[in-house]
Amino acid sequence: MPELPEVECLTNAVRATALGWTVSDVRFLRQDLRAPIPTKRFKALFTGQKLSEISRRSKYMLWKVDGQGYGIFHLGMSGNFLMRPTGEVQMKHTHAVFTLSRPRRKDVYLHFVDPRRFGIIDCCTLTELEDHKYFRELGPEPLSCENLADHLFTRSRRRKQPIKAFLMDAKNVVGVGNIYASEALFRAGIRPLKAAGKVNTSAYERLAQAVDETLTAAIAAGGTTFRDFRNADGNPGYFALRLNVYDRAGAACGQCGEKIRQVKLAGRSTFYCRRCQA
DNA sequence: CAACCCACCTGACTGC
DNA sequence: TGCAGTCAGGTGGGTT
Repeated sequence: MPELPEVECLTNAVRATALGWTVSDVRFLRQDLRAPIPTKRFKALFTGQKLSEISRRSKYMLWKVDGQGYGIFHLGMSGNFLMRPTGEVQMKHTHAVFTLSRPRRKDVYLHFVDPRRFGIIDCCTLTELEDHKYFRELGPEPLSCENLADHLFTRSRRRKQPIKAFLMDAKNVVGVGNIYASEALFRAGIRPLKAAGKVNTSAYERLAQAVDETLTAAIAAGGTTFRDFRNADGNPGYFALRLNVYDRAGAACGQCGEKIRQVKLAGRSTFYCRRCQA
């Protein structure tokens, strides 16, 4: 259930529960997701160790053990962590169960669930992280980048790729998935099909601003979704976020009343308003 | 290199 | 009720 805002909210929820707790048991119910899970290495790294940091980079969640290394989690299209009072497997597509312990407290169980299995569970040492193949080519974080507009403008010169595909490429900027790409481009008034290299500086200023606002609003919305995370069935959805164009083909644009268009772009459904986006 | 296409999976939904 | 076809929030790898 993951673009950047969902991973951010889930990371915050996991941190609130797991930080400072000891991973007393690691159980894998299969050996591979999108890639093989280094099950032995993961267990050796985490079993009996205290979680010292829970963070997000791009759409990855990281669990740190001081002096040891990181657990790396990606949720793919359908992944999620569920917090449960039992380690008993309750869902069909549960692939890993982590037992968290703390003195004089009841154990808590984190269930990694992912029906489509596009997710990733991996681990590495502290020094391996920055050169890890999933991380070494990543672009900047959109919510903490000093000057995203300049960065995108510079990188996009002479590129004929549609701006939407350019925006969704994590080498340029991380975390903007298919929904928020359409939403941010609407907010910035830029057509998704326009060549990235033809988008000018002022349009990139608007786009950087739009990405920030869209992701920030979604995080706020996701926060409400995840508030009762411990009891929830783990199905966040997007109900709290008002989408302007995504999945609204044929409906009236909220700004001008024009019919929202849908096109396929680089294999992904793309939504925009012909009148509001030049 | 840049741009595209595909595969990897299950499940939900549509139309016959 | 069933069955085939389509689509889904991601991304790495292979091909032009």
